[in-house]
Amino acid sequence: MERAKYHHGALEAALVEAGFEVARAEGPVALSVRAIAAAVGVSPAAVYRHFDSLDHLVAAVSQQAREELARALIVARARPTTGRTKAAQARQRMAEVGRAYIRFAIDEPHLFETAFVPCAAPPPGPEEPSSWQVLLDCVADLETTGVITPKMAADAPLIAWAGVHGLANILVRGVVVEPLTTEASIDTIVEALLRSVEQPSR
Amino acid sequence: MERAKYHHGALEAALVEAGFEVARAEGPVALSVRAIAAAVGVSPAAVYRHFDSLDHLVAAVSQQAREELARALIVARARPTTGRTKAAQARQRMAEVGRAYIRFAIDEPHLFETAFVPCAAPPPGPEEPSSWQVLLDCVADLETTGVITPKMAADAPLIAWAGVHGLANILVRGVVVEPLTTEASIDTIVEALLRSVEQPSR
DNA sequence: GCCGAATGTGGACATTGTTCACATCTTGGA
DNA sequence: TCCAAGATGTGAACAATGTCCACATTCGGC
Repeated sequence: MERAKYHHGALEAALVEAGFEVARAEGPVALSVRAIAAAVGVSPAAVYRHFDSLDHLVAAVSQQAREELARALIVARARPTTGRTKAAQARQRMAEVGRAYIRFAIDEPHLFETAFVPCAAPPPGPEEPSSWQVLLDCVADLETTGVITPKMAADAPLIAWAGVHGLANILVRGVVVEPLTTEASIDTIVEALLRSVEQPSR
Repeated sequence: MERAKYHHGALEAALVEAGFEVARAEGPVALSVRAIAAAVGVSPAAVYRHFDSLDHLVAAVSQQAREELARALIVARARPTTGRTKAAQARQRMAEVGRAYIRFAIDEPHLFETAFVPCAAPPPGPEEPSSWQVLLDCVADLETTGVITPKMAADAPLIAWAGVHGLANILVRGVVVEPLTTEASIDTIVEALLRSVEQPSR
């Protein structure tokens, strides 16, 4: 596979891809210039032709992880609904996205950690599939179907994200007790958070 | 200050204290055996008389940061309330604790990051002031004053923590837009999260 | 006063991120 | 066609890091 010694344009993507697999298997702590370079079959110094520093490479891998998460949310949102009314369907999709967020954190804890790893370097490019955008779309649906008022819709995305993101973080770390991995208990939390978005603001 | 070259029993605490200050000023990434040892005026190797590895020292510093956060929550909970009924007071205290959590993350972002930094080593001792315990106490108050039912009280701590923890995380990282640092907008979110705890589960 | 245990030191080693001079490949124009 | 210039990859180095070792120093109890 590594017959072609000179990639000429493809190395950058190959490095991010290799880093992604390392991160998925061992977490962002395992991301090192030498490990990633070796995985691609290239000298460590070659990395610096494409990335200013390890941090920039990590930022690219992190962005890839964030996009993977966004793809999972998009799939969840596109899932067929059973609700009779448009409003019920919008609500159901919102819950489905929330569950997918949590499930991603549980199924791919290393990728989830990688997605939000602190790195000084700015993300290399525009986020293609964006979790935030999926959330905004869900909230827009809730608004147009009348589940929430425009006023509530203003705060809804942040409230919703804070809830699922916080829960996902808690689950990924071993903080607190962890009798949480069952589908039922996840549902309970997601439902509660969804209700917090729907409640009138006074 | 570093006249006494042999600490004899006090070095362990001194190392954690120095690490705590480093973490507060520059974040957990800046925690290194050599930096902390130098801050105390001691050889790097001396650290290994008291900690098995850097990770164990980081775990101790992280625990200290968590306890600092817990202390801030306890102070917030003890603040005098203006509510007329016991129920209103319990609700007010809960909101105050939530705001304190967010404010800690904003005021001391490096300490907040340190508090939840991933480290393989187990925390060295029992958590003395515990954020989780403060939260449990708040929820217990909500329950005894009749704000929430025992059934809701079961899920309430996790829901509440997920909300504030997620919001704090989002604020500490630069994720999303950040027009959130105003007191008013924080109040809005905390109120919404508090409502999610209070809502009947069906 | 002295001995053993606890504590601190200097120096070493492997590994890491990073750089630099040099080698090799690709490509566009004479 | 070929060749020069830019893009890409290499090997060897450097500084900094975590960690360990043999040895020195200090303390507490006899």
